[in-house]
Amino acid sequence: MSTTRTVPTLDDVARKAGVSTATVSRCLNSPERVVERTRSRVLRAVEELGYTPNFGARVMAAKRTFTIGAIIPTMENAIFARGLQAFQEELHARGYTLLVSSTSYKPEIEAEQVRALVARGADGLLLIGYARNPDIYDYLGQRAIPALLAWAFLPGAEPACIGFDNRRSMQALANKVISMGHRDIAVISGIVEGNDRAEDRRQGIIDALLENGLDPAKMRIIETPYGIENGAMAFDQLMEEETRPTVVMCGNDVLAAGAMRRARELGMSIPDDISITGFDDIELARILTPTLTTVHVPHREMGRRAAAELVRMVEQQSDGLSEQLESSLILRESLKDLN
Amino acid sequence: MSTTRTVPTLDDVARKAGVSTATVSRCLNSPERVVERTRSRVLRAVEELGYTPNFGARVMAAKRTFTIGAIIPTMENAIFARGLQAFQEELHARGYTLLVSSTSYKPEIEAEQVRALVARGADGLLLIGYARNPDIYDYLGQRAIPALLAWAFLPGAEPACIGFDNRRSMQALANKVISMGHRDIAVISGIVEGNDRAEDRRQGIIDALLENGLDPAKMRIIETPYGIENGAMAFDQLMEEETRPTVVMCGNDVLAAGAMRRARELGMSIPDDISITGFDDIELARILTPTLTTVHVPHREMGRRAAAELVRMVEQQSDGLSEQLESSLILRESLKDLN
DNA sequence: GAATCAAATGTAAGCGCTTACAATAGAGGC
DNA sequence: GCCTCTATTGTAAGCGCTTACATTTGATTC
Repeated sequence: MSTTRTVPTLDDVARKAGVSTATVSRCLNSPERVVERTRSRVLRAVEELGYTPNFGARVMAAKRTFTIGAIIPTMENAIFARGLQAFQEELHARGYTLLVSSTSYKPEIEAEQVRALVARGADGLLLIGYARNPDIYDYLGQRAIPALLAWAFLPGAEPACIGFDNRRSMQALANKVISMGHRDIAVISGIVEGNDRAEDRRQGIIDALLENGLDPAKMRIIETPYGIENGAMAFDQLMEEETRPTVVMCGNDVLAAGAMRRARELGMSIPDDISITGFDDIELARILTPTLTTVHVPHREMGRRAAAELVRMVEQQSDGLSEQLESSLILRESLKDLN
Repeated sequence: MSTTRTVPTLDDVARKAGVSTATVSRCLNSPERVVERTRSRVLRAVEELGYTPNFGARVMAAKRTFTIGAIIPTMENAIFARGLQAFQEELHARGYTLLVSSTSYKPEIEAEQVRALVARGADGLLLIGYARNPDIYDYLGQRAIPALLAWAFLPGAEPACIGFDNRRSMQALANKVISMGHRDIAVISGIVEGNDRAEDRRQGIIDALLENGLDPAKMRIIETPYGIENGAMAFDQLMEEETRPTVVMCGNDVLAAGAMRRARELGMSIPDDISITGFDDIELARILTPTLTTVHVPHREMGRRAAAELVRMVEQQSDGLSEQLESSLILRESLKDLN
């Protein structure tokens, strides 16, 4: 363990390998421009010295940080954790590093987070959903920092987005529910304010109702923050009503898990006494008893593609190409066919 | 909105305010060293020009990025997602930003990730557990980059660590299991190679066995990667044995969830036919049917404290102070008292 | 073997900021 | 009014890297 006092620089490597600093730099950044013999000599010197490029100097000279920022509501939500993990892996494979910030579902602090990440040198930004203050886009546009939206899909949206159509996906599930004979539908929705995903999912249910000649006004909707406990409390509220629904459609699997737990605590049997559906298809859905009917969303695929596209944008090989991914209905035990 | 073509620099501000660049810099970084009259003139110029300091230049000159890196196995594991979320929140509150990288449980690629984060200018690093190639510490030491270990606790360890004692925690659970009359204990462990947490938990069970005069050699141990499906398959293997255990102790809640699912699929009733325990106490544990007996670990608290300590280390207010957090037994339905 | 040309390498000019040190201004003492 | 001392501001030297441009090397052709 010969702990050298000073950190080696490009100059040290160049001297050791007997070449110029330019050649060392090229070995590291565009190795194909250096002949094999020289390159291996330089790389050996790099190895022996334990050289790592100085970040600041590199950024200053190259005007790039090879860093991409992501602002999500929270990593504690499995759908974001999963997508972000795939996003990070793909980024890493392409030589980029992930800078993470979170809003805790408070859209009003997103602008500050954007500035913070930009101030830390993010070359590009991943944002969730499309509902936000347009000033943010102005700010990014002025600084020519590419942004990409994920977890939502809106045709022709600007900036580009990679995701799925929350509204149609939920509509498809609701149609299925209705086709199974359910007429009294109650909804446990996530907070809609500043969250286009929650809003779209709710609208999808209404779309299905209208499509089937049912009256959305009669549908009971409870809006509650993310969390198992909140799902349970919302279920309680629904059960206080005069007429009980035959099915409770939840805005996500976690709320559904809470609702299921409370149903069980109230001595109700699922799906015989009441059906419950979720959205997202996180691992939980297959483990719950009974297993949960939900909408599968390709979170990992989304994260991976978002990373690939954002890197292309940062490297100016793309102006931002939107991409729609397919979600799919997953029918499991928690939804009963009344026919 | 007059989108200036070129981004203004310190020089532009200095010229506009009729002062030197040094004065502008001082206005921004140590305003008390500039007389009020001058300062307000400079700040006005900053405002009018919409000046934002250049990240790279600032980093190069100041040798600080206000960025902290974390390398975890994967964000898809809820325990890391939760701890990391708290870590990020605390970091943000202290003016730092989080850089994330992951190993996918492949300890051999950790060294590369460390270099990548250092190359991106991380001022400090959060690492999981203490088992790793010591070269990594040499490398960080040479660059004077503080590191802190989390999710494990080893008294007197270097670098400092913030976490809990996996071995004693599991030992406590195993003692409880034994005190409830269980003698045939089987274990579904995570991969031990390069993972001190998994190793320690396994050892904790052995400790308890010895403490109670039982023979560890008779205990069946299946080692499997993280994942519900793997937990299910491991359970299958255990059930193929001649003598069935009365309890299956799992290295974490996710493996336990897989085991429980398979038990149900095999028509076994938990805990009457077999007891199952987990470790971590993620949300899942309270939702499973039956609810899961496990060990609660204060992940959020750990993340928060790790962030606070790491910032202190980066700011040279601490040399790294280890801190042990308490875990606790959570007795739920999945463990049967045979007495 | 000279001429030509492409490939490989070297030279050196910044990139925009911080800060040690130098210069200047202003206040106070005599 | 002159000197001293301190508070304020200015000067300019890097920080370590990338890259445009210049130079050298070496293969190919005639």
